[in-house]
Amino acid sequence: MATIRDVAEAASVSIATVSRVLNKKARVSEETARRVWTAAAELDYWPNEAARSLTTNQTHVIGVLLPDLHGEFFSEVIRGIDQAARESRYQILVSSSHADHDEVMTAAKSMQGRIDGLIFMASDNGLAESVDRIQGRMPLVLINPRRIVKGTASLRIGNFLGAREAVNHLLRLGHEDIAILKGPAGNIDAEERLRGYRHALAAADRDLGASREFQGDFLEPSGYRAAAEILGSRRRPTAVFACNDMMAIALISAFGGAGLKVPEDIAVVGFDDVAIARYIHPPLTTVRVEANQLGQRALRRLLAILSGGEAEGAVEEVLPATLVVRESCGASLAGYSTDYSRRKESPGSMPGGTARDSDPEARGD
Amino acid sequence: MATIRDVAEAASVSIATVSRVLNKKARVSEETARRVWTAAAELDYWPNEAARSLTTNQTHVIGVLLPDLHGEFFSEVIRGIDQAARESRYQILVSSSHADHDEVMTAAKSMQGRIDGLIFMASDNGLAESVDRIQGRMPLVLINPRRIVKGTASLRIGNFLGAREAVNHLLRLGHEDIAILKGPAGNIDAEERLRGYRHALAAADRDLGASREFQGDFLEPSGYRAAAEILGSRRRPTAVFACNDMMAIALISAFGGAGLKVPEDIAVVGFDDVAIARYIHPPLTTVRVEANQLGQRALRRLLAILSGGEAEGAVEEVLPATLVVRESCGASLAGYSTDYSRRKESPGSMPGGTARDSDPEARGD
DNA sequence: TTGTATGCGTTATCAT
DNA sequence: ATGATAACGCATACAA
Repeated sequence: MATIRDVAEAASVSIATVSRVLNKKARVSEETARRVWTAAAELDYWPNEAARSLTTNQTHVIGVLLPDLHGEFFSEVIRGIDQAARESRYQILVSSSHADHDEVMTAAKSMQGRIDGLIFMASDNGLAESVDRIQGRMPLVLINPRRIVKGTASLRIGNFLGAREAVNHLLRLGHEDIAILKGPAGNIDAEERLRGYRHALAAADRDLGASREFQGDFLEPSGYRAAAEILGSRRRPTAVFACNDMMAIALISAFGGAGLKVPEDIAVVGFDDVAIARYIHPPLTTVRVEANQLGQRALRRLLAILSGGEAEGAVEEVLPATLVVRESCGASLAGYSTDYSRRKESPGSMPGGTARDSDPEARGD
Repeated sequence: MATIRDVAEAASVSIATVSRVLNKKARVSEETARRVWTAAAELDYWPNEAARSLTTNQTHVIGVLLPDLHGEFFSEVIRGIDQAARESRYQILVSSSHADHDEVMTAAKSMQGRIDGLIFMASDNGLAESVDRIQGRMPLVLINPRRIVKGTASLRIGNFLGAREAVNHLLRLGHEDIAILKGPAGNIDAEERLRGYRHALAAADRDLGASREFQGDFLEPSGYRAAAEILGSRRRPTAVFACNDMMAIALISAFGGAGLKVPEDIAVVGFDDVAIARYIHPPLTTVRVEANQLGQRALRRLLAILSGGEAEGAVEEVLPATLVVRESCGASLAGYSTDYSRRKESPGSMPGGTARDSDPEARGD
């Protein structure tokens, strides 16, 4: 492959001049510039970006560290990051599926020198240590961290308020016996949604008997298993809050298979608002999470830090999770039930948490 | 940040020795090695990988160029690539959403020097030129190329056979009037699936009147629009082959909304076998595409080329698309209808194309 | 306006 | 076994 030296030789100039022309950094005579451009084209010269970033100290690449790419949520986050990156002509260096601290560290280390900053999704337990070790080496933005790290920017979903709103919706509809299908233990999203569920019930003076809490893991099969449990319990709940849509969809399918009608016999509400939520039967009432937005904002936040204009305050950002009423709870508010257009419901006209409700959304409430 | 020089100084050795110790490349005395390790730990030294790759000429990073990350198919491909990459301690540099040739080239150029090879998904038209210009600069693997490029490895989906099998399934069930809901024009997958549909009908001496072909774009709303068209046509088809699952799901939902029963009144078959295909009502009969496998294999293929052990022959690989019979066509073969476990059906026991049917799968048949 | 020379942080080739 | 030192490919401060 041709190097800058080859181009210089072909254009009969020094490598410094070639660099100047290609980067448009300094004034070069029309004539020599032309010679350089044609020589570069002739040789099909592509600058070596690794060498480039060695001197300039910047790469135009953002690192992305994720626990796993599985599920629509993660892929939407990545997509959001990538979209925002493209707008600013950045690329993303991705590494995912990291189970423990050591794996995260080796991944982060092998990004050293090839990224300008890092977006780190440390939603599971035990990754706080990784954050501490990365922190300070490079600009860092956290997505869904378990705890706030002083001085580190972070973005997260308003899980608590969203879950609370979903359960409140069921309560308003008159449900007295509301079960929850939980997410995997140790997962911060699952925990926050559980907390929202409990909070809503407690506020309504409802019983918090453990028998109304069923264990799931965010995957469809656990929804099926839970459905069997729920149907087998002596006092069948009249409504179930599933901690994500995939489990909710499995529930509905299983209930249907058992001869139960949703929402007449049992109501189901989900969480996430995945793409197919509105296309299943009945259309799923759920809590919308803007995963794509989460990714976009995380990247823009990082870019803001890179340009040095990052304010110290308000380092934590909460993206609202808003209730989307469809038909799986039997309350088809006028105007929503027939809306099949994707992502078009006006969020402003809907009840639900917003980023401004910062107090109740605080962790460890 | 500490450099190799700082470590050398702290350990009272030369930078050469530090490099030797850290890379375990040459024999170093036990004593000095220990000193180097502790110094490196003390200073929390992370080697600059950009500088490293400048001399070693390899990065342990694979570039991934995609048209867009949208949809489950793309995200599964990426996930497959990433999974396989992780196994070999590689990372992936991603850039997506490239509309035209110029965008692809700038993206590829800014990867120069920071990747060992490139996986390029050039499924849309007009990207052949990009391939030619990248080809030769770096090891390259194509996913779903529109045409075969001599000497370039490529992987693709057996769209033709998969579609043909889906339509044959409908024919075997006795359907006489089978419509197709097409994918976006210019998309190679859509075109191949259409070709399979036409081929199956022609082989069965069926009429190929254009009125039985409805235009879609792989997105849900187009499924809804098509449903209205289909219901409005004077002779309603008894079955519809939708070119992907999202449109099939929208069809089923719309048909249900119009009072039609699937499969009793109208049969629907999809393509992709997305995660929720088995959870909708009725469970969707579809053609399974192993997007994840496609990604994994693409990466392994690239790694094989990198290690130099790539045979010249058999540069094109076709991944089979296999029919998965559920209930949306009314033919619930024993053993399949109640299978809710994810990705567990044995592919061997199912009809459908395989990679060995290389002849009929050939393009431009 | 252009060229020379130094440095970026490594690895690798020589010596010693 | 270890230490100088020359690349790697580029950007840039300084000279001319």
